[in-house]
Amino acid sequence: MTIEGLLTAKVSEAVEACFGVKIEEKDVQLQATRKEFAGDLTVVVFPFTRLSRKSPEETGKILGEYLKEKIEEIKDYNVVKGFLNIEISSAYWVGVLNDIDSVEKYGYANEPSGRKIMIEYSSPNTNKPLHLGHIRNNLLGWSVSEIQKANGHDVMMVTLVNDRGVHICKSMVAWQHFANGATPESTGIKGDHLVGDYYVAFDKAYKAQIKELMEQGMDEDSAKKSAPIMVEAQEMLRKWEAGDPEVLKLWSMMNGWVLKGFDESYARLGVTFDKTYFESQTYKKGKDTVLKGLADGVLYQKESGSVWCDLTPDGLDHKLLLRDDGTSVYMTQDIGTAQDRFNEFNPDEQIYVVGNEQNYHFQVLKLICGKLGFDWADKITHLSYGMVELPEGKMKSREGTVVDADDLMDDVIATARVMSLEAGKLEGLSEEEAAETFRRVGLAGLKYFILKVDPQKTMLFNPKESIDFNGNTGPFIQYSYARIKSVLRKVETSPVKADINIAIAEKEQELIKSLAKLPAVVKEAGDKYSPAVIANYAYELAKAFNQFYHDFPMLKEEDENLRNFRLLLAANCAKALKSAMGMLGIEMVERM
RNA sequence: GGUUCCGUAGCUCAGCUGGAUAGAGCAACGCCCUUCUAAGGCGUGGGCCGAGCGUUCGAAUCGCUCCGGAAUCACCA
Repeated sequence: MTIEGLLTAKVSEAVEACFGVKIEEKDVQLQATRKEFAGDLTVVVFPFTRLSRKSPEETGKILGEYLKEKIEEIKDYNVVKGFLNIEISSAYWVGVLNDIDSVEKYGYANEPSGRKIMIEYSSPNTNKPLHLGHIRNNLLGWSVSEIQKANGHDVMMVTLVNDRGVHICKSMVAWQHFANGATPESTGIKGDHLVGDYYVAFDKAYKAQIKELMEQGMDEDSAKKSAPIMVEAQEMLRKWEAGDPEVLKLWSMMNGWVLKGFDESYARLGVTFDKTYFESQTYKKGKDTVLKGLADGVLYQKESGSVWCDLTPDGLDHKLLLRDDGTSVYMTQDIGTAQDRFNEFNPDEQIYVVGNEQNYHFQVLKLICGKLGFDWADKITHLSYGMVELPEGKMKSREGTVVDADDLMDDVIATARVMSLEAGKLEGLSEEEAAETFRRVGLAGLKYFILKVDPQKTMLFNPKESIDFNGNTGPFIQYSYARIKSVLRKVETSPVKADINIAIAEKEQELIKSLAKLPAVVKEAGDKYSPAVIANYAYELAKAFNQFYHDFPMLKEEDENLRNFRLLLAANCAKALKSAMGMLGIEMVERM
């Protein structure tokens, strides 16, 4: 049992014993003592003054005396205003350190929870390469998965590749017109980028045609509809749906290029999936369910034939589910795939990592699934995240103001190289080892920068300034870790369990307290689906370690017990940092 | 107009299930490398926590009303 748990229980016992009123344990407010006061944990006694009918100070003293008597780990207590500050003995904290040392992977639940979670993330379109927005999605999806695993849950990561539709046909049409048979092999261009180039080429040609038609006197709407290249793309989609062999051949060739490109980007980013769904295989799903809902009277049909769900009782609008021609829309597909997934895997929770521009979609998805009678509707969670904006505003792929994922990774790694060489680091490493270090450090900068922000918030990404290596950054945390490893390399044997009777300084005790927080932090991050909680913790710990490192020599300490204790403390900081950063998908380096 | 989200230092962000004097980093200005890695440490300056009202012993945190910003409300996905 943790000291917090023990204290909470004893406080509620004390209130009953001293004031004769029974209270719930959750009514006990326990918090870390502010550093300007003596003590480790603080009980807020204001709520009890009503029961004690005494002043806050008096009430605190009565409780403090009782607790000191009953709990041997309590060294002393003091009362400031309505706050009962409790000092825990050093021996207890040394014991905590030894406990942390004895577990293999600190921060990870040691028992499976039995809870099964399916998480869908990434879900790219196969018409253009990944950009900064996808990076936030991928990092969040991966990290949230790791955090859920750390909480003991059984996690399955999936992605749904958006590989069909008129937007896919656009690149195909443009490729036919302008590419002269160019392939990734013939051009040396990465497949997703090559296809993306033709997506842009389509838009350019389309705009030119609209302009031309308007100059001939056509109004804008008509011009948009009758531009030849658009007509061609729509015709191609019809052929695709009809199974035209030539179109399918071109489609699978170009999709193959893109998917190969994505695989490279995913590998560099360090994300994976347990299962990949393709929209081309799922886009018809959900239609039967919707028709059944229509038959059951949950949905209704308009005269023109389209099928709708009336959500006005829920304060929303009417939602289309089948078009006049009977084809599925996005919502219909999502109902179908959700149904399939719950049937096949029966997860306790299905998380969708999708940008906040789709909040409405998922709100509606849950509602409709509930109306259709699926009991798993409330197991759907939309992990909504904010857009990534650039200093010059929003990213617009058609205007070329996107930050490309591959370029960005190249940049951060190149920056890491320059910074490392400038600082004269990495002497004595082979070229390969150095390159691996640059890669890890650069990606740490990028990943940490994105993950440290609360997912819900719109974030600003300044490519020039944001990949910083000082302060609250990924490389700073890696650096703290590398320092610990450096010290540990210089001792002959690993530190053993610390002597419980050792006299430790306040700062050392602070550091152990920080260390001890990790499991609670992992739980909180899991509950909130927020890697930012982990990131901010890792920073706090790294910072606390650096202060410790600065003030407390380890190798030069003459007292053998003290030296051992400090080395053990450092080693376990390294362990905690590695766990925390691992949950963010950030790899540590032994020297930098 | 409806719904949802955001607003904290010059900038980027923590803190939000109510608690003590609101915290970091960056940027600026000082100090500290013959001492385990200076990608570091220490210090200085910088805040009507968007505004108001309410609940409370106590509000950045909870509620209501405004103001400002974003997203969305397609027979697109």
